[in-house]
Amino acid sequence: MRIEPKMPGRQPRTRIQKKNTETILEAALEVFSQHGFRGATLDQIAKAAGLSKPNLLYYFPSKVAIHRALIDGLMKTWLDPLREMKADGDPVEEVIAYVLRKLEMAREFPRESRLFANEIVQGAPNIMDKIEGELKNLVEEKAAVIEGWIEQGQIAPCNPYHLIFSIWSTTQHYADFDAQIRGILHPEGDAHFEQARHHLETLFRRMLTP
Amino acid sequence: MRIEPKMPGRQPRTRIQKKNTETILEAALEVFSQHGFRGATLDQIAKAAGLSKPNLLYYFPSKVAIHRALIDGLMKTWLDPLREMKADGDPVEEVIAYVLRKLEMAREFPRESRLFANEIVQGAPNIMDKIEGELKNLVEEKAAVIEGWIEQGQIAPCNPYHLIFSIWSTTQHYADFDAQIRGILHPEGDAHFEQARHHLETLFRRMLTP
DNA sequence: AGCAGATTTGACCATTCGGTCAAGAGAAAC
DNA sequence: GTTTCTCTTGACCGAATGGTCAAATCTGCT
Repeated sequence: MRIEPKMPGRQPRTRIQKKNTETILEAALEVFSQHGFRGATLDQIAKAAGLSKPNLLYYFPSKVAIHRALIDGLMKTWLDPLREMKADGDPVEEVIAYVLRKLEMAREFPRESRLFANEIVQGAPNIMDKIEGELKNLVEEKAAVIEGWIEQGQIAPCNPYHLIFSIWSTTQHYADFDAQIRGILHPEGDAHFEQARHHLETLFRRMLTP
Repeated sequence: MRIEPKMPGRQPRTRIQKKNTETILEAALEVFSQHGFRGATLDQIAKAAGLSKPNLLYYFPSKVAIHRALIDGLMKTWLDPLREMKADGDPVEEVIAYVLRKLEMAREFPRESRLFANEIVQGAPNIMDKIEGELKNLVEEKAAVIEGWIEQGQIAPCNPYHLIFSIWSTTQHYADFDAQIRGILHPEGDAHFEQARHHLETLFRRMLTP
């Protein structure tokens, strides 16, 4: 006699569970990133996943649970590039490398970027706790590192927080505003990313070189 | 005998029509910018406007018509700061002035910024014609101006298109990602805009000064 | 005042949406 | 093969949503 919900515990137990939860999250990423939380429907996600709607709800208790699981799973990946920026090593090169990693993520994971963008533009109702926790802590830590570089004259003076904001905005722009950029440049595939790479490297190198 | 829809023609004829269409568009801006097109409901807009739902649909034939009217009315305002960037005058100062105008708009009209952001993140389904028309033309025109400045050695070499993208992204970031920024900085009111002003001026001045 | 057209809305409708349920189909342990 | 648990889904439900309509009210004009 079981009182527990149908899908046991938190982690997938069987091979089928593992496969289907992954399929659902992949489909949910596709749909949520394209239409936002409110604009996405369970039917769309179910169709994209090749499953029936009740079957989705066998693996996740609700629409918001799917969304939350997605964001939880993606948050780490999203913050890792900043984590990799180390206090040792050449300061300018560390920042530039961060910029390029972030740009690479915009190219490789545009759906993930748009998922967060959708969420934040609408006031971050479901991730404010993570922003004020994990993210804020990491940013403060790295801002302190940058501040240290400035004090030692290793990079030109600037506001570390706003520097980070500028890096986020310029790089994620290529994912979040992809439609606009393509409407203006009409690039073939990802051809414009090479230009973006060069442009952003120049921008931040000129900004930071003492 | 009238075959025309109830609300005659395109332009408001009476004082009441003028007042109510304005009230509706103001309310729609509030709601659409906060929830996106799909996430916004006619009931929300009606409530925000202080009108009944059928009354909205007396002035506008449908939800999409309200959205379209909003965007049409805002597009000009949105592009004007770039239009004001003139080929004569000091190049670096012209670009900096554009950056600061754009940042000022992010502070004064964050709802408008988020309205466009919502639309573009989701693939710009309703404004792609304007992006590929009006916007593209303007950008190409101004990119040529910047190119001219570079050839004359008045600003440091860079890709004019990507320079414009960087200006858009860094400035609009303060409106579109306001929730994230506030979650990290916890500023009092708009205090952080002064920092942003200084930061972006520095960023683009270092980028462009030959 | 009285008329014509403009404005407003309560009631209603069809569709869509998130979510439930009970019953059936599979897999696996014995 | 039987039992037990896992997995799947067609049918259904209540709420929300975009939109309609006819009737009622208001406004401006003569």
